[in-house]
Amino acid sequence: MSSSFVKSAERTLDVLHLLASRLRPVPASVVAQECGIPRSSTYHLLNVLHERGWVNHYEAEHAWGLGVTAFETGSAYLRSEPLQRAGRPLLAALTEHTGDTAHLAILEGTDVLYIDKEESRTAPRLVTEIGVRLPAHLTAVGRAILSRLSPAQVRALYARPVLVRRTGRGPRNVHELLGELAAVATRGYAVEEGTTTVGICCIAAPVIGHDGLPAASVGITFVAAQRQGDQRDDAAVKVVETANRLAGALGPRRLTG
Amino acid sequence: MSSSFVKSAERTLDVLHLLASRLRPVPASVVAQECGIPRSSTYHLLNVLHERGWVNHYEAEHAWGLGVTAFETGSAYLRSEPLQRAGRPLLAALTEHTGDTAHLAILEGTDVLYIDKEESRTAPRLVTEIGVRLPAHLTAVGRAILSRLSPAQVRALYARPVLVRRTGRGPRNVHELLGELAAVATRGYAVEEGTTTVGICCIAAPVIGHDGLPAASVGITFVAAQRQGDQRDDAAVKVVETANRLAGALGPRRLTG
DNA sequence: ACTCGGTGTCTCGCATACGAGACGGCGTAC
DNA sequence: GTACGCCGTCTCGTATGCGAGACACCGAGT
Repeated sequence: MSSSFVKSAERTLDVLHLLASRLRPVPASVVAQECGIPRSSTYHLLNVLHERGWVNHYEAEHAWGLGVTAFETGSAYLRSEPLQRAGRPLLAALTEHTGDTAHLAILEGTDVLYIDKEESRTAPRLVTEIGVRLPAHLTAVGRAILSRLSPAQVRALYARPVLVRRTGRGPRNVHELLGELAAVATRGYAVEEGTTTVGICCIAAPVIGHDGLPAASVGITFVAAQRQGDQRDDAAVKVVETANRLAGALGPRRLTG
Repeated sequence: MSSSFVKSAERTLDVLHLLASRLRPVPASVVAQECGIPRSSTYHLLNVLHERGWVNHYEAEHAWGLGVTAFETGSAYLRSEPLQRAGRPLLAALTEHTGDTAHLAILEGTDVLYIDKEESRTAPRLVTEIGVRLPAHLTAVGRAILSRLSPAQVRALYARPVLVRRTGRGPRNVHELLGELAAVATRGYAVEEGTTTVGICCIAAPVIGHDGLPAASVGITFVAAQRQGDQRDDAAVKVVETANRLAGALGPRRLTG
């Protein structure tokens, strides 16, 4: 929480951010100006970054750009499974508060992949396991993610406009799916009842990365008959909150970008 | 060149490097110890990194891992086209010294993609243009790259063991290709004569990233009849030098990783 | 030749960023 | 309960990292 202050560290990150935001390498003078760093300090800093491969120095064009080390470090991000890690305690809390099994899922192609779950104590073994893949359009978690893509993106995703069904319910084609997604988008969360498994209901909300794209979604699953009307609304609020909290945990603490 | 010294900047990079090198988030105490940073300074630093999303703080497990900003920044690396940028002046110098057209190429699947070129002044318009794709096994640039993959990797790359030919020369199958690649590996550079275009010869050397993998390759092209024996050897030395210099320009200046 | 504007290097004195250390909280062992 | 270990926060005096500024270089313009 406490806003610490470490000048050179901040400058380091500022420089990297600047270089990342320009698609072409920039001269040192621009770095100094844009980041508000004195000339000589800028060179001190660039040299350190250069030494370690975080920036490249293109002597011919007197310009500085990002280096491989930045790339390598960035690639390591995914290996730490940040979604699962940040999500796990939040899923646990969600299950705690609703009593239901909670899921974390991501989109892969037109499927959702369940990447984490917290079991309900009262009604275990409902549907999915970690690692399971289901058609996105049939699941609440899937629709929650799709609802934050543009219709054009959704259409591009579905090469064939006819959609599979499992229970005789659910959208038959991309057009129907888009209708449903629009409703999800305005409502803020997705509800699915009986399109995955008869008698089972899911509520899910998207986790929006600070780039504006849906990175994942959080959902809960319960026996449809056991939860109606207001009870579902209350649960939905908690699901949305959890999704937003997860989004918050993943982005930067402050809003500069 | 001059080894500048900016303590907090170096620490920042040390921390990021540490987090990237561990596949799991680590406690602050480990960061402090491994990077040799005093306890309180470590927190100062982690807070700054956290504020900007460069690291995530997983409170539940009291551990710190890389954040999305690291990922986003790393992704921007490729946008700056570092190979072309660092390569261009080196290609120009190579053409200057050999008189031949010089190319920079990368591997995409089983093809090579030519991403930059410097035209010979004496014998222009020999073969390829930027953006052209050719089967890797027929070109010197391709073989140079493949020669630095393991035989297993090469086999995995080629789903079908039968290879296309263009001029009635060149390896007929993966087995023959592997034989040729072994020769290339020991020689240090690849030579191709007449497998791409009759009468044309290419010499190429791989650009080895500091992760040990071939990132690209540098090659020259000339009319086969105009350059024999010693002349080719001399040119090959220059090609290898250029490739190594390019590798050097892309990696970190110092050897710690 | 001479200036001008832009790079990149290097030094050294002084403002200030850092770190010792104290504090509070939380979990775990016994 | 009590003691211990580890985590994260905060303060304040002082060792030291940083930045003004001088220097060298280079290419372009006149």
